[in-house]
Amino acid sequence: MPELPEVETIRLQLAPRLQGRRIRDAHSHDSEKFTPAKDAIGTTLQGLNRKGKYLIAPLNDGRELIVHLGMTGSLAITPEPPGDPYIRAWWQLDGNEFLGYRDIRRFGRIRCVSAGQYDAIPTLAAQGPDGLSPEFTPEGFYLALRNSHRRIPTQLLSQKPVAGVGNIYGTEALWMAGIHPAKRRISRSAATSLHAALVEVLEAGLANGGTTLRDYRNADGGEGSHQNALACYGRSGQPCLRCATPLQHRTYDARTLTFCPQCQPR
DNA sequence: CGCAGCGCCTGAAGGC
DNA sequence: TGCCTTCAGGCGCTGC
Repeated sequence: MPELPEVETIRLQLAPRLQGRRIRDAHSHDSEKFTPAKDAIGTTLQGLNRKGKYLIAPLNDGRELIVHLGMTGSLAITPEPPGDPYIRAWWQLDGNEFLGYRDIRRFGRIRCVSAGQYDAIPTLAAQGPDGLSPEFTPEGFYLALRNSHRRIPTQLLSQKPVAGVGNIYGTEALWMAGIHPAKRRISRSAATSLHAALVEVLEAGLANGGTTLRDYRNADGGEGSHQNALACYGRSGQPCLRCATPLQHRTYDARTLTFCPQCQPR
């Protein structure tokens, strides 16, 4: 599922190819999640930015085209109109190329809004600093975590203490920092460790081109390789790579969390 | 206002 | 073999 490293991989691939391109036409699935793709017809793409898991393309009329890939979304440029049954939207660009949005489970969404007006996208409006930005600091992270009494993984998934982290990279970072997923409050030093672990795992995921477990593909249709580097996520029952204790998994707040009962004490 | 709970979606995998 | 159930999970929405 596209988290920060996957979305950034796609952004890096698409940004130079979309810069300055005019959107001549667009089509979309009937769902209101995707029909706003057509609101961008006639505009020119002025770049491709990212905030957390959101891709944000500034348009030449003062608006922004915003794409969230959800669980199974992907983007690709093709020389023909994409015909895949899971294409939920596509844009015809000048030069007769097509930007296709494919999303099997339709958990993603597309919006076209005035630049910076994110009231219709509450998670984007309320999200914290991007995990790979200079604004993501240990002290700010610690203070943000102190604002809530929810479990630490749940706070991470809320995108408020940090933007761009999902269950895969969150699980990895908690393992790296030795923090049990049931914890609700952690010390300043533990928050500092978790901050460093998050930055490390997000950078590693990006360097590996993302994590492909099943559906994730980059803009060239290629797979990432970070699934081969996962130490904790998806390894329940297998030995901890630090202490050889079998990893366990439990459901917290409707999310499956894998952890090492030895390295991540309650 | 914070947050718990549910719904959205589909394909894979496991049970019978 | 084939049907049914369960699971995966980011995020929006509702209601307490």
